[in-house]
Amino acid sequence: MVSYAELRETGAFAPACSTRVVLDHVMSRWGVLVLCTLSDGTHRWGELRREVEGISEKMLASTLRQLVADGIVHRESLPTVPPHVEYCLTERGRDLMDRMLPLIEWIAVRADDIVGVGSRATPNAR
Amino acid sequence: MVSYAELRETGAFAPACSTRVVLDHVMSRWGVLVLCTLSDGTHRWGELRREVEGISEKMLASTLRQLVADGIVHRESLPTVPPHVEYCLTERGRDLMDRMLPLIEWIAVRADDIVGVGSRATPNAR
DNA sequence: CGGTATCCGCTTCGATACTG
DNA sequence: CAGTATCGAAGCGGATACCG
Repeated sequence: MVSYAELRETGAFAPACSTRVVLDHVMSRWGVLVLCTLSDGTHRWGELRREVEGISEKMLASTLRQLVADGIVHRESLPTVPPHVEYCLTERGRDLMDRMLPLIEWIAVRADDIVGVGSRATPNAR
Repeated sequence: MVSYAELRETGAFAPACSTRVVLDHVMSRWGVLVLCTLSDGTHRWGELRREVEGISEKMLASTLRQLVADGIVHRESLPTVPPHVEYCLTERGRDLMDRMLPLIEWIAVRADDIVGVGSRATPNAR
């Protein structure tokens, strides 16, 4: 069994360590949204661009490149004309999303209450 | 039961929605690290500054202000001289961290493998 | 001790145009 | 269709100084 406290002892959260690097990739503004979309299954570039509302081509490209390099997302380029490229989670990516989705869903369900706390919202959930 | 797909249908991830706002607060570079530290229990300002290695006073201040406003962190200012201020998770915050810690631990354990996948990394810090 | 205020560099990001 | 290249604007974040 591994706890946060134990990991911290070993320096797993030091300033330039790999944990922080992965955290930055995976918990980034767009990284989270792309990963959530891919947790539904395989998607093409154009689908991702449409489904992750607001993302620019530049950010989609760099986010995907990062996640592919990290072995979290798999890129499959079919040799057709016109090009056809698909993205899906690797097994590691599915493992990751098994842990992330409960968190995302918890946040999504309570988000309205949370941002409303300081501004008079509906009474508290929970 | 709530799934990501269902939430998405309802617009829970639209461009300027509260879900994205909370996501940005909670999954931010420093937000994650501050929350992990507070998951150990109550900490003073100075302790947080030391334990979250690399954070500046400005970022610690703004991160804490954000999390307090979101009702995730509780701030307790003792009326002593010199001042003594403590931060801890609220019940909502503990709920959140119950979901986030498994994710963080998964990442921390595998981080070295992940960043090494594409680049054959330099040996680990620590 | 526990912050806030100000300045400012430097990365990040988005928009647009272009390419295989 | 699936990207890359370039550029300008925005804001993140650090350093410093100062206040309650």
